[in-house]
Amino acid sequence: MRAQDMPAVRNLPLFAGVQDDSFEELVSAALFQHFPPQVRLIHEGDSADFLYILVEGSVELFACNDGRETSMAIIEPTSAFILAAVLSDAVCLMSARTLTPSRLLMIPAEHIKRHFAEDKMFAVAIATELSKAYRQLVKMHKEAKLRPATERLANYLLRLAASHGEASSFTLPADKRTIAALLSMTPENLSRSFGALNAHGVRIQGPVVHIDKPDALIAFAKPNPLIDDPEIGLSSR
Amino acid sequence: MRAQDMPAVRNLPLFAGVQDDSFEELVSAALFQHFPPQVRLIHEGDSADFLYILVEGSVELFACNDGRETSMAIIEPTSAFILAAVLSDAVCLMSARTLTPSRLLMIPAEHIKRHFAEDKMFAVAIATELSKAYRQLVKMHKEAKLRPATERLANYLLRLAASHGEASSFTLPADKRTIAALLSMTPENLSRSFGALNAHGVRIQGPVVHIDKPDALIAFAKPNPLIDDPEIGLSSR
DNA sequence: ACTCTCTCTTGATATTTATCAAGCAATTGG
DNA sequence: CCAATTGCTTGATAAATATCAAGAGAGAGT
Repeated sequence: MRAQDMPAVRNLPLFAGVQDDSFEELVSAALFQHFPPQVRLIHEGDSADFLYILVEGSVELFACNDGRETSMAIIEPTSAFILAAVLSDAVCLMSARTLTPSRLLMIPAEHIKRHFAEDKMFAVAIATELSKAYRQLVKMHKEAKLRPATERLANYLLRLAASHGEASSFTLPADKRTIAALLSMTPENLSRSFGALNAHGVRIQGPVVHIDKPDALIAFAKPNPLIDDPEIGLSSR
Repeated sequence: MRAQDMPAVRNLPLFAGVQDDSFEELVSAALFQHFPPQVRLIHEGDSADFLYILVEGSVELFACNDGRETSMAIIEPTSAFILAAVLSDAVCLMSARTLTPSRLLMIPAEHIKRHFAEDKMFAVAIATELSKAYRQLVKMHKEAKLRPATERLANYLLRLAASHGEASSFTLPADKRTIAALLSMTPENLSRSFGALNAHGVRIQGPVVHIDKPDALIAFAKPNPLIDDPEIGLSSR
C-alpha cells in the first residue's frame, strides 16, 4: 500500500475513534491488492472473509436471481464494503466486481470482529456507519417504489451533479448498461429516457452528461430530500 | 406498562448485553402508550425523538413521494423501530401508523444516544441489529428488482408460512391493500395474482391464506435463501 | 333487517416497461 | 487498414402493470 493512500483510509469515519495502534494492527493484518477491470471480488452466497476498502478505482455491487442480474451500487474511493456481512458472520448477499483497475485493502473479518467486540469507539463508529448505510438503502428502496423510470434517471443525474459540486457536466461513473441496471431499467429504456430528458435541458455526449438547464431538470425531477439528500459521512455498504 | 410485557422487551437482542440498571434507566425514562388503529405515530421528515418498541398490535412503516404512497414494512411485536434515525440524529425517512390497537414503549432518543455512546455492550448490540436490518433491506431491494409481481407474492406467502411454523393456513398481517403496497403492486393486481396462484396450490378465504400444495407453490416461487431467509434475531428497523 | 360504507374483485382499457431485431459508431485486434 | 467485436441507439412489438369503471360481498351503524 502506498504511503499516500494511508490518510484516506485512516480518515474514514469507520476508524475515526480508534487508537493509532489498533488501526495499525488492522492494517498490518490486511492484504493490499491491485485488480484489473471486471474481476469478481465477491460471489454472493460466499462467506464474508474480508472487509474490503476501495482505495482507487471503482467497484460494482450486484445481485442475481433466477437468471436475472441487477446492479445494487457503484462504489468509489474511499469506501468500505460488506461491513454488514462481516459483522453478522453471514454469507454475502451481493456480489462485487471491479469496473476499472482498482486497488483494495482487504482486512480479514476476524480482525474486524475482534476489534469491534473489544473497542467501544470502533463499535460506535460501526453502528453510526451502519445506521447511515441503512438509511441510504431506505432512500434507494423508496426511489425504486415511488418513482417512474425517467424520474429516477433525472434525480440520479441531479445527485451526480451535486456530488461533483453542482457541476453542469460530468462523466457517468460506469457503462450505461450498468447505470441502467442500477436504476432498474433496460439499456434500451435508459437510452430512451436520456432522450426524454433532452426536453428538460439534458444533453448526452457518450459517457458525459451536460445539464444545460438545471432548473428545467429540477422542475421535471421533483427531487425530495427524504430520497435524494446524501447521508453525510457515509462511506460503507 | 404491564409487568408481563417486560420480559419480551428485556429479551430483545438490542438489550442483550446491557446491565439491568441501564435497562431500568431506559425504561423508566420511557413513555408507554396505547393507540387505536390508524393512528399516525411518525411523519416522515420529522426528527426522531423516540425509539419506538411495539409491544402489542401492529404498525405499518410507509413512505410518500409526489402524491404516491407505498408501504415499507409491517411490524409485529416485539420489535423496535426508527433505530437508524435515532442514532443518526436525523429526520425520519418513513412514516408510521398503527394498523390495529397497539401498545408501544417510547424511549426518548437522547437516552438511547447517551447509553449508546457510553455502554460498549449496547453499542455492539445496536451495530449487530443494524447490520441485520441492513441485510434485511438488501433482501427486500433484491426482491423488488429481481422478481415479477406474482413471484414476489408467492415468496411472500412462503415466508409468512415459515414464520408461522410452516403452517398451511395463516391470516394476512394487514389489509390486502397494504400487502399490495408492500409488494409494490396495486390492489387490483394483488387480487389477480392471488388468482394466478390458485393454479399453484394457494387458496384465499378473505384474510386467510391456505397453502394446499406447498411443493407446487415452491416450484413456482423458486425461493432463494439470499432473498427469502430471515435474518435471525432481527427485531429492529 | 336495512342501508351505507368499505374492501375487495373483476373486466375493459391504457400506460409503462421489456423484448426482439436491426443498425450504427467507436474500439480492438489482427 | 480491415474485419470483428462491443456498446449503444432506434424502431417495432410484446408483456407486465396501472388505471378506470362496475359490481359483489362483508361488516357497521341505524
